[in-house]
Amino acid sequence: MNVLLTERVKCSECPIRHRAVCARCDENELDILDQIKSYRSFKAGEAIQWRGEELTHVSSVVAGIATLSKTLDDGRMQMVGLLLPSDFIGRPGRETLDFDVVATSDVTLCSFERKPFERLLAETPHISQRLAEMAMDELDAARDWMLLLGRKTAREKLATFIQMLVQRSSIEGSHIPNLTLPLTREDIASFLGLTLETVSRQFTQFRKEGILEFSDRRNFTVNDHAALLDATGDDADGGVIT
Amino acid sequence: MNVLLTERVKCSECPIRHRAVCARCDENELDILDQIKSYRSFKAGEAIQWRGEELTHVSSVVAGIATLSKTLDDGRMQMVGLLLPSDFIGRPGRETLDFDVVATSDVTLCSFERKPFERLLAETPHISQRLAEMAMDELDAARDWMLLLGRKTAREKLATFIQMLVQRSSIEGSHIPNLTLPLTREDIASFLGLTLETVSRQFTQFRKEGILEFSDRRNFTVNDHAALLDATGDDADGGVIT
DNA sequence: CTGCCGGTTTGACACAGATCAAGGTGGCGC
DNA sequence: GCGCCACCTTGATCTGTGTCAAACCGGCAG
Repeated sequence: MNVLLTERVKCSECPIRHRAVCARCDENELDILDQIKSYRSFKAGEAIQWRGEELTHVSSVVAGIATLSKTLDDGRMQMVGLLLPSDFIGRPGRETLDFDVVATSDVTLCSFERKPFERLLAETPHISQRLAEMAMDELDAARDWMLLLGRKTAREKLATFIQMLVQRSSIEGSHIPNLTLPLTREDIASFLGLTLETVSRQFTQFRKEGILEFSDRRNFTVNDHAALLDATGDDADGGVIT
Repeated sequence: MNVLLTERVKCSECPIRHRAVCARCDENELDILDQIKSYRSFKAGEAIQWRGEELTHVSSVVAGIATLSKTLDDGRMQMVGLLLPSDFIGRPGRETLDFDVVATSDVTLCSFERKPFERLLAETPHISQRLAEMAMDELDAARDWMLLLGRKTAREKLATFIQMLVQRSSIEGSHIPNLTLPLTREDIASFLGLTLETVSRQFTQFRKEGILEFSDRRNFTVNDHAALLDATGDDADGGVIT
């Protein structure tokens, strides 16, 4: 097995304590989780779970990035989910998943055996409520993503993706406009429903227009945030009629 | 207001009793719901809820079809949800929705005021559990839809859509291969991320190939189901290696 | 019966993005 | 330090689908 064990962290000191599926749990409930959890680690590029494979565990991502993706017969691939720390993997009540889960960076999971977790879920409204909330958040994100996939141009798709990175980093840290791409060009293409060549060309275009400035292939800054926002195709603002 | 009142039906006799958000409720819980519910009706084409508008009610679709859709600045539109009887509208904990909800046929809703419903939700695990399950079902559907939008050709998109209709009708009734399109060409295009012209051309193509046979613009039969399945681009079967 | 109108079909053409192909770049093992 | 390999860039060309335009069909109001 490709499973490495990682040092145990108490739930109360866990970095994802307040955003994961356990976010609403009280001390007693955390104690129960603490007893049945285990950590699993995966190297960048490793599969965490294949489509159709029996789902023995459900997990929260503690650290790293994983992707959910679907593949057509002839190899065409579409990413359908991007998992960041605190996101949940697995569906209580189902024996399998209908997509592949792959570690994009090194990943650490906080895992529970599926059956005991399902029992706990039935008895612990704090967990099922949080799970419902997380599913609805993901559904909202999926609907934005559907608009992007169905109607946006390559330029708009990439601008939207970068804007997403900007927003996420400005939540976490201060307003440092220095960003790192968490995915390869190929993964970005899979995310956006494009080819890697088109992604590369659009990056070049943004660079030529002075909107982005790259220090190397993975790191860049946003020089013209207004232009970036404009390129996303989304409603620019909240009500200024021109 | 465009709200018509409809004759009251007891929850225990409700046609969507076993699939809607109330599916897991016991008699006592149904009594509570019965007291706070009201029916609202909308004519085909009417808006049920605009994006950003204050969400006063959450509802279950009792009868009819409604769509969820998102629009870009310049008018490009993408359907992001198709609501059939038993589906739920509204998000507990949010004051607004981020998409438009429109009645495609005449629609009857079973509605609850949002605030009281949220209180009930916090106290009634049977409701929150069912809501979570429904959100996760929708998420699964959204992920299939993302694969379609991002990677499938126009032909595959339309074949997949028709196959969806076939499956749904064969669940409900017997194996009658006589189907009715629940949407206009324009709505189908919005569903599939295409233009209405392309949808029309693909229908014509299927007709010319003898896969579909139309009695009029809205009604048809599937003459060659194997060819239809083949055209979806999905995994044809469960493991036969050729 | 006639004319209108929403929904649909069909055609001609344009173009965004896919595909195919050829390098370029940088990090890492030896 | 050399060479390999994964990742990325750029160019040339092709093609599926969008766009624009015209006409068709069927139902319904008058």
